[in-house]
Amino acid sequence: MRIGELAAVTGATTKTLRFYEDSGLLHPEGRTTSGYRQYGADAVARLDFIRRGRAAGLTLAQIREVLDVRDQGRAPCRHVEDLLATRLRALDAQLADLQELRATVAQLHDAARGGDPDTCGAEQVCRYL
Amino acid sequence: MRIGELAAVTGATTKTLRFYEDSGLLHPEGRTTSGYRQYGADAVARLDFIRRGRAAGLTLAQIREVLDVRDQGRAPCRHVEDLLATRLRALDAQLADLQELRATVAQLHDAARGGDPDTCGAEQVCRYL
DNA sequence: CTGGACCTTCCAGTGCAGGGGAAGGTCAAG
DNA sequence: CTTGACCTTCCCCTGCACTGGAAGGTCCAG
Repeated sequence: MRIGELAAVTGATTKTLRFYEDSGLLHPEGRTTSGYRQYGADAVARLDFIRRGRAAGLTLAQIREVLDVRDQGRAPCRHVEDLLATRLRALDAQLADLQELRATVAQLHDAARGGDPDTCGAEQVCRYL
Repeated sequence: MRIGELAAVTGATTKTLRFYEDSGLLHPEGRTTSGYRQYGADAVARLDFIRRGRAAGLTLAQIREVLDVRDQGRAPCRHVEDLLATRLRALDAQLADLQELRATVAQLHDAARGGDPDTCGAEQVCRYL
C-alpha cells in the first residue's frame, strides 16, 4: 500500500502520515526502488489505535510510548492502564478548574447584566470585569 | 514611570509589556529623548484589567476589543456583557465535551483494570483503548 | 571614568498537531 | 510523447501568550 491509499483508508492526510513517521509513531515496511513508502495492513490498525488514543485525549508522545512497548514485543496493557489513570486525574483537575472558572464568569456576567454604563468610570476600564 | 517600574508594580515582565504593546493592548504615553518608554498611572489600571480578563479566560484579542472601545471614549459595559455571555457559552460547551470525554476514559480505564495481558493480541496494538 | 543596572531593537524558540506550497521525480493511460 | 495523478524532500506557517538571548545605547553612583 502506498501513502495515498493508506491515507484514503484511514481518513488521514498524507501530510499527517509523514508527520507521524517523523514523530516515530508509524514506520513504513520499506520503500520501492523509486523511493515510495510501502505500508502493510498492520499500518491501518496502528493508525486506528492512534485515532482512538487521540480521541481519548492522549498526546502523540503518550501514544508513541504505548506503540514502542508493543514494538518491543510486550503487551502494553499495564502501560495503557496507567496512562488512562493519569489521563483521568488530569481530566478531573481540568474539570474542577473549569467549573471554578465558570462560576467566576457567571458571577461577573450576572453583575454586568444589571449594570448601568453611565455609572462606569474609566479609571479601571470596566468595573464589570 | 519606566517599563521596569511598571513591570515591578504590576507583576508582569518587561518582555510581556513590550509584547502587549506590539499586540495593541498597551500604549506608552511617550518616549524620553533617549527612547525609553514612559507610562502613566493609568497603565497600572490597564494592566490590572488585562490580568482580570486573562483570569476570566478571555484571549488578548478579546481584551483588546474592550480596551479599544474604552479608548474611543465609550463605556465598554455592553461589550463586556456580551463577551462574558459568549465566554459562558464556550465554557459550558467545553465542560460538556470534557465530561463526555471523562466518561469515555473512565469506561476504558475500568475495562483495562480488569484486563489480562495474555489475552491481548497484537493485531490492534491494545484492545483496551 | 568605570561599572552595573537599566533600556532599546531584532531574531528566534516554546508546545501541540499538523497544514501549505515549492521544486522535482515516477508511473500508467492515452 | 505527453498529460495528470501521485510521490519525494524541504522549509515555513498556523494560534496562543509569551520567553530567551544577542548586540548595543543610557543613566547614575562611586
